[in-house]
Amino acid sequence: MQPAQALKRFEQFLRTRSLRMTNQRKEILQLAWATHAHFTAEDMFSWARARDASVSRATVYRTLSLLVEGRFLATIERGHGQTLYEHILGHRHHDHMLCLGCGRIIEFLSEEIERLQVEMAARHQFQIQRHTLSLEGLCARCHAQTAVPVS
Amino acid sequence: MQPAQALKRFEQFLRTRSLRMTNQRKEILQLAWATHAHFTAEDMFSWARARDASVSRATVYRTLSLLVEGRFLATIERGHGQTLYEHILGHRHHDHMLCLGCGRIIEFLSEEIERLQVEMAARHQFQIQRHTLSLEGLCARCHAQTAVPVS
DNA sequence: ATATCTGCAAACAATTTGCAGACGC
DNA sequence: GCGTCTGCAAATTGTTTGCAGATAT
Repeated sequence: MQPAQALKRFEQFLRTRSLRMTNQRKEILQLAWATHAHFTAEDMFSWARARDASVSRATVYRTLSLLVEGRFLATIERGHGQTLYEHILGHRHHDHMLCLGCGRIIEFLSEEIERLQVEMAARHQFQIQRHTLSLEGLCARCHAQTAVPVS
Repeated sequence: MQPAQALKRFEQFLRTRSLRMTNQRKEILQLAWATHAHFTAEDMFSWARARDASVSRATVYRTLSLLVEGRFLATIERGHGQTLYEHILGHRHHDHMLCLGCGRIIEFLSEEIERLQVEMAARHQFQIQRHTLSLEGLCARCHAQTAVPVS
């Protein structure tokens, strides 16, 4: 989805909640759409600061929460208190492989797994709102490196 | 696995790392095996305190980390900085459904999903060390409740 | 006009760390 | 006896909150 389109949706979303579109919110949404990588709240804070020196951390956190509620962004919990964000509106759902060696994130999708999740949920009369699947380990490159003898 | 057996394994694990078995570590491992529920670091701290008033939070955190490293415990990240622990050594791997209504945790396992995960990893030459799959939503009971009109 | 937003700074919660004495091996 | 552990308290990290003035509608 194009940034402009996302912005329009964000405006709609805010209106349904009687919230207001502000420069800060606009900026943060656009910045979230300016990268295709995963980012932290702190990343967003420094990007926003670069454009507008007066923006505060509080506003960044508040806006990121809002965007997650509206399903504009998704979070990936990396443990140790690290929360990553990625924009998802208009993107196909996917899961992640997290490389513990270099931090690289590989996105993947298995229709089959998605289907089975729904099936398992149904079996427990569980109503899924969202799900996260992450595989942690070593990517091809890091695996090759550790396999090499230390000497 | 029986607590006594887990304890023996823990001793072995410590030895391979030239670490020492202390009363605190022994106690914490036993407490982790005394419950079949998921617990927080704070839960463990109060349990340990009940047995030995002098144990410190620091030791609880240090020991829990050690147990996770040794694969005695696994963690479930619940976002908002909530980390839950469960003992896994000798238990079959399983995944979780987290009820956002009442906090209940439903464990489930799909051999099929497990198999597909391995397949997806192989496709990306990714070496899995661990994985987490959690479905968030509403359990049968909470879903039934919210379905009832507010009046 | 008025309710929502913002920046600021302080408050918070969960976890980690430095240190000096205690203790397992 | 040596090197690892522990409790303590202080420090850190990531995030949230109260408030008074600013701003969108």
